[in-house]
Amino acid sequence: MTRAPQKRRLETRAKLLSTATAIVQDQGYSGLRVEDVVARAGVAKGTLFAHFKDKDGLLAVLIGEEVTRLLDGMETAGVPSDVAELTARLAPHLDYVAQDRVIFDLLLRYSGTTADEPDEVVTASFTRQVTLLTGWLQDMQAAGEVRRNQPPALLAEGIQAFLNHVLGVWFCMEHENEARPAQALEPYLQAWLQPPG
Amino acid sequence: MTRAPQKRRLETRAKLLSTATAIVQDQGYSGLRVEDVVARAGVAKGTLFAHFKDKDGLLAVLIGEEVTRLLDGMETAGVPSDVAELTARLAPHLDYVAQDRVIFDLLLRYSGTTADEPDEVVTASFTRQVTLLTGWLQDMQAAGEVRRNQPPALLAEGIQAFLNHVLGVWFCMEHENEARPAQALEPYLQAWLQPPG
DNA sequence: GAAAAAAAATGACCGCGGTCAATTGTAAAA
DNA sequence: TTTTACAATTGACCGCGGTCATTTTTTTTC
Repeated sequence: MTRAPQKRRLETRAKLLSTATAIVQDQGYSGLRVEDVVARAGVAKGTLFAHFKDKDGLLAVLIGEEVTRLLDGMETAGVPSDVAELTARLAPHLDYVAQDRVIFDLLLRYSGTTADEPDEVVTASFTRQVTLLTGWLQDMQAAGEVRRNQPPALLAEGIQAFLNHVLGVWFCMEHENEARPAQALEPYLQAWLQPPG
Repeated sequence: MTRAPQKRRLETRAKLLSTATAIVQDQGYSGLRVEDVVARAGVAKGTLFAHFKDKDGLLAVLIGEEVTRLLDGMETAGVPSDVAELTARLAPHLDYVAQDRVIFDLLLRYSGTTADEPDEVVTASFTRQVTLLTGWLQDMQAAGEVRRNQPPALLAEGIQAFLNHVLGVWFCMEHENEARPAQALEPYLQAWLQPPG
């Protein structure tokens, strides 16, 4: 029987999270140091690891929250009417991930997780993204905006593959040729989703 | 004017590489420790970093050699006659990368590099892979085995995206449901390459 | 209340990648 | 040969993530 966590523990966790959020705010994700977090939170280093499996575990919570927020935005925007609009819906997510390689790496590490450990925030948001995309694609198939000869779930996974591809390339160049990453995404989506004929 | 490297340097480099290869042989890529390499090679730690930018730089050479070997195999196998055969051609590469997450991570980090720094072995092999695939696809388009409404270069990049997608998922599951990763790849390639109609 | 048990927090310690001023080796210039 | 300039190597040192036996705090039991 697992006992309920006591108040002190919840406070400590909250303090760690808010401190980490603050640090990310002005150092960015890649500037986050465990030792800074615990110092500014006023706890010992070991404490952090009693609350999060490792540094990635902490990051996963922060990033998971953000991704959840982005998904909320996508969801309220509603079903896109064509591929261009679909790309636009995905653009904020791309911009967010493109901002820091750490985000990309972390998401990729969790990106295949089926809902085995849904307690993890990141895992949950992945499931949600696939579900959302699958739903959209189904509607778009019905509207004739998307090829119908493949199941929507497969098309959704393909979209994730292209998202990661575009981001992978993004992090390899020295963004001198700026432009938002979503711009690079569209041709792939067109080719992937366009109805035959 | 950069001077030619002296003999001693070349020997040291060779010793480092052979030692590292040996260690990978029986500990795997993820078991490779810089301190082990230098100890067994009989040099100081700093020496290694005078030869390779960082641990990844060393790994890139080892992995690059292996990938080059795999590409040689692909090349001699010749143009596949359909998507199933194409999948079969890619299977050895998938098996190799699937063996250790370290390989996957490293390749992904270099995966978008256009031939800016072709000195890097890995970068070179990437360029080569894209070239090879593009050539194949062109021929397969001509043979009517592959859709013709997209440029072969785009189709080739898409294949890379699916390769990485399949591998990403692969590393997230506890391969209880074994099977080679190439098996997971085929449906995507069919959907991506199949001619309309 | 005190004693026993469980939860939470602590910080010295470790592993490992990476740095750099100092040292040694090598080869061209005087 | 001696001097001079540069190439190559060295190893003590650092940063940072992560561990774990020990101590402190809270909760339960009597």
